[in-house]
Amino acid sequence: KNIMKTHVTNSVLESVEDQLAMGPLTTPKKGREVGSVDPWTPTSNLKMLISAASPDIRNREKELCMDNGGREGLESIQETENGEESEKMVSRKEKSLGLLCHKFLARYPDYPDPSRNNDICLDDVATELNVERRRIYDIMNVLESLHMVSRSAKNRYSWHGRTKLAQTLAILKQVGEEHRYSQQMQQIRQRLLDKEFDFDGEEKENDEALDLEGGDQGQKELFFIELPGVEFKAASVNSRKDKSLRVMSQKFVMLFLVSNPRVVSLDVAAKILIGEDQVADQDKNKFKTKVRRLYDIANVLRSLKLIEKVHVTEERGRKPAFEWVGPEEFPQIKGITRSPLITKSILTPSASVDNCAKNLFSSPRDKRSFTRHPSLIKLAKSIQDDRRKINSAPNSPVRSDSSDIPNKMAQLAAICKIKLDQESVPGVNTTVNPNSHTPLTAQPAGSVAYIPAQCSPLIPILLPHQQGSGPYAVYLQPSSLRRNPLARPQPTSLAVRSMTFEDKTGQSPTGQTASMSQLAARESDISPLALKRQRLDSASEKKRLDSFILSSIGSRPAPVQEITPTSLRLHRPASSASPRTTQHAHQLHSPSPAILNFTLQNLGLISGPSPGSAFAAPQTPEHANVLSSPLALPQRGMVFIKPVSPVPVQQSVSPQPVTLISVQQPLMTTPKGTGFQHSFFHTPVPLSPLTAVVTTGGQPAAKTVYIPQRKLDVATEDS
DNA sequence: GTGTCCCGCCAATGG
DNA sequence: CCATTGGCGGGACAC
Repeated sequence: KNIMKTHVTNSVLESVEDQLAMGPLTTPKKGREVGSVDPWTPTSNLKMLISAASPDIRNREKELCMDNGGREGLESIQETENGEESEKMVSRKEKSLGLLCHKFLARYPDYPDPSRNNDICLDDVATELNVERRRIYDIMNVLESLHMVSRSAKNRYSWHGRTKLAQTLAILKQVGEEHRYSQQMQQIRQRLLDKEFDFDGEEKENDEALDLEGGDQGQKELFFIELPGVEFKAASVNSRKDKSLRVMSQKFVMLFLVSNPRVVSLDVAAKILIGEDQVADQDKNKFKTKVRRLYDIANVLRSLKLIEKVHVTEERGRKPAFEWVGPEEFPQIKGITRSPLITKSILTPSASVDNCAKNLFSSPRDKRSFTRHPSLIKLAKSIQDDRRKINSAPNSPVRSDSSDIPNKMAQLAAICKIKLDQESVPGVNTTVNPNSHTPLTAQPAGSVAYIPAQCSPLIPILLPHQQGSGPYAVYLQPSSLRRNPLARPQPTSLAVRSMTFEDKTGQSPTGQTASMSQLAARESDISPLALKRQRLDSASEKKRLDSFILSSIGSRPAPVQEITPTSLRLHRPASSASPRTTQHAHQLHSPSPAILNFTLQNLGLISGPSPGSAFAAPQTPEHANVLSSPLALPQRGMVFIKPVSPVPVQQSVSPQPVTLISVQQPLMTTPKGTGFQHSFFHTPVPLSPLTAVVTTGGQPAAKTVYIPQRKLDVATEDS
């Protein structure tokens, strides 16, 4: 402290000199100027002076810290972005954890020479960086969570740099998946959204805590993941308290690695992290504290260039979030091949051999550390069971415990995802379902999760933004669970409706409509996909459309009957003048540039309309509820998009046909009569209404189609 | 007003 | 008992 104070004093003096010399440069921010006798204590004056001195300190600091292996030029530090003048950079920012971390990192190479001494002495560092130890701990904790350092002894840490980063991330990702973080985030997002719209504020607390934690959440374990080599050196065996920044940091990272658009908003993250330890008191303070911590973590992750600050814009306005910008590809986790295994090792320290992850702590209330929590055992087991079923008995009915469905579904979904991951990762030996054609399983209750192994790679929509001509279809999966033909071996047997985007000029084919209606009518009998294929494709479509997740999760009677959305032709929002011509010949017209643009926009390739316009006034009474209340819209589920055409996206000149297949989730209320309850989105996505002409049973009518405004959670699993 | 997050008190822990 | 560690949250600062 003394040292610091001394330093400060010097700085102040220097700064004063500077000020005299070059006034404006060191302009403190607002308010009290140097000489002012403000109401504050001398301390505040000191602070102020310090901030005035900051620039100076910074510069000195800058020169002082460097060496580094060259890369990551520290200059790239995100000082103040563009134009910003250093003038503005003062006090607070000067001391930010992020900056401090940067300075710290600059002292060590990303990939240290193992033969050298990579010791880190906290005292030294603190002194040299001129900060309190406390702050160093913050940094060390998150670095430790990524295994970039490890505590070697009392005041000592060993520097590993990024040597083990990839491996660590791979593991974190795995574990994250194990914990169904993705699903959890989903839930929370949805919940937040629901809340926002439904009963603006109020009476949320209880409600939330209740179904948030009560719903599923099989596991609420806290653990710190270690790497085989790096683990528990010395004191690191802090067997207890785990809300530690380290654990939180790992979880935070997991969230990124697990979520699809690799963006995680603070509130969601905080909620998840909270939900894990203390279920009960979901009080506001806790949340606040969590968020504060997350900022700390985020700051160092940011200086590590693993994440970046972004904003998620939703109807409610923007909210802080972070996006993963770190590595996307991870090495296969050696030693560990199957997820359950990991789960096991995490929870069972005794299995020291493949113990790449270990539970260092016990939950707050449950003191017996190193014991697998019952719920986890259950989860792990159930997952394995599911997996087994999935792998072996394709069509065998599963689980009759309907009350457990949501839960299971989530798990199943998770499993499917994992499976998908595995399958899409080249080189991964998948022991799963060799004869990839067999559907994974079919849930009688309507919960179906199917992922054929040979499904063609899902490609994120990257439609060339240009006018083109080419079939453009969107397939939507019906939500009917009832009809889910267990008997049917192929998912294709599930009815799939299609929607054809047409050029507003390409007068629409009632013919098509007819056929589509027909199709819809018989959807339970025929494979629309097949049908579809036969018309649409001949030309290009070779891809197996059948290869997809066609699932409807949801145990209640599907409200599908009333909808017979058959085909619709989208028109430019403006020109709703709908020519109702038909041409049987081209069921699939290429969308006009305008429409295409619009579509692209809605698919998230272009920024969409302002939130305000997202929910325009209802065009027809029947949609009133839908339009006025986003809540009524189908907003969750997964949307997989893949080109129907084999044409490589990059080269394609024409818009790629895309296939949307969704997974409906339970508890969703879908508006009746819209005919679109089949389009669900993985994340609550703002939907934009698009005027379209829908022919239902022969009565063409203007309807509103909802299309996601932002980037969809396109299945990028493999891309 | 909301988002950020510095600062440092003080409780666990370690030795 | 003293030194390390590191939750935690008030409240200042930034935008």
